[in-house]
Amino acid sequence: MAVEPTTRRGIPASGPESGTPTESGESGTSTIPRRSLQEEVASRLRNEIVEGVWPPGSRLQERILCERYGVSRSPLREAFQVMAKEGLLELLPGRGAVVTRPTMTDAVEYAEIITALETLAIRSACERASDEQLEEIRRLHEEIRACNEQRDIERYFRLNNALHRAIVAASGNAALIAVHEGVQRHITRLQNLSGALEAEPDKSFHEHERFVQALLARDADRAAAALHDHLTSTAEKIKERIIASE
Amino acid sequence: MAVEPTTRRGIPASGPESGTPTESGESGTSTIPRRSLQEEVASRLRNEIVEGVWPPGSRLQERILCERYGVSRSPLREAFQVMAKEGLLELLPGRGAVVTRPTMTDAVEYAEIITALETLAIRSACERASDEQLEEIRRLHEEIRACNEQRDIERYFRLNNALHRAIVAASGNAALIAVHEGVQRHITRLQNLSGALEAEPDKSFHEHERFVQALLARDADRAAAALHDHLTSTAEKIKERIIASE
DNA sequence: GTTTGGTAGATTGCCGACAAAATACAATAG
DNA sequence: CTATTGTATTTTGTCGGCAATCTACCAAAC
Repeated sequence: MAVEPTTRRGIPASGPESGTPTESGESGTSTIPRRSLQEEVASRLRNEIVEGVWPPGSRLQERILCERYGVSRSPLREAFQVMAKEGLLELLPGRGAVVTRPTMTDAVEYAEIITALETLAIRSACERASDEQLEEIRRLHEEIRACNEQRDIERYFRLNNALHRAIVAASGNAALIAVHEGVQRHITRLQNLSGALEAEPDKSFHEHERFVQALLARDADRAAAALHDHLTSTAEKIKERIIASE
Repeated sequence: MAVEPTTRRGIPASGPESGTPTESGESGTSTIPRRSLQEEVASRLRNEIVEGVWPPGSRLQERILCERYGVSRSPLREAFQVMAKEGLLELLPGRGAVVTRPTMTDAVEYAEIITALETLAIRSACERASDEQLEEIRRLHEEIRACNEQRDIERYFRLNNALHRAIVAASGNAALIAVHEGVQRHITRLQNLSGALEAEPDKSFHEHERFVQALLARDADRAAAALHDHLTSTAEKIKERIIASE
């Protein structure tokens, strides 16, 4: 085992954080991003689980992960606690950490929750979003249009998630943003694991058009109804898949 | 420092868990409740923060808490991570743990979120709740009636929270239950810190009557509307308080 | 052949220790 | 008297190690 004399921050540097994209729009409290090893490990492990690097049911042995990330057990175990709280790991006392197995039931549950959260979010956004935030949403929507026309599915998914996040961000409700992030992460993970849940990008995009237009016009009732319909129909599609796969 | 030769589980026993009351309705997978020190500490610390033992802004020094709970720093720090993820602690890298300061803005945000979550929950409950769960809700409601008549405010609050939890539990949506628990905890904390937010138990109880009756009749639309109204009016009262206290 | 019991190895839970960073404090310069 | 710099102390971040537990494996009994 190559024990370099790590002065204190010994993680081999992990490229630009792909899970927390740039954290735009922070106020002037310039908190220097001093990240602990624990945060670094949690961040990497989170991405790896969401992306399917660690398949559901995997047993994560401390020894192995310590070597993989080049850290000792303390920061790793602290990261484990965070991941467990996020629902990505299950910690069995005395028996270690196991990657959770998301079921199709989970998918339905998350879909219902995110529908409720985003419906609230778009209502708030209609009332409280800044013009800049709305402009960002409009921009994302146009990008998605291009992706849809070019059939760039992977990018479509990424931007789709970004759009929904942007709507929630525009609500100005910090607690809502945090809760939504956690739920959306699970949905993203399910999409990654099952290889794209969305089957009809054209229909989906058309539904987007409705609630984005309503949001830009700050018509809360119309926007909420349109978004609710969109998410409910998505949830319904998931349920149909479950029944079909049984 | 009284160092007893703790064989492995050295926490001095902390009375019946007041944060997770009995966890009713679990299936037959009898997982023996082997709790680690970390879980024990997290559980106690959580209750203490929610109950205001550690005031907002308190700096929690590891040394002090280690002595208080009779554990070493490893399980304590793991518990810190959990509490941070729950939003009760803020971990400043290199500068320790600080109890979060819930603002009145937070209160409004949580109120909005819990309104959305419980409105979803009562809809699902109308469709999917078991008769036993509905009976439990009816029983709780009757208990609350008695408390209200006897003006037993403290018990009223406790049962009120239990009623709302029971409705969410009756939704059968496990993920929703988990998310709701986290949000409700913050609201409970705010109630404790500001000494009871609810000023009109009679009005509140009357509103309860409406959505409980609708739920028992499994009338989803009526139940959702009544609960939504109840929670929205509660949220409005909070907002008024903010304005009044400025 | 299946089940029970026992043993060896591996893995986790917890602890104390060391080094880096942050804080508190004092001395000095302005 | 205030501001600044340097130093001592405290506190945190991380690490390796020990003991308890769990797992795997094998032997013996039914």
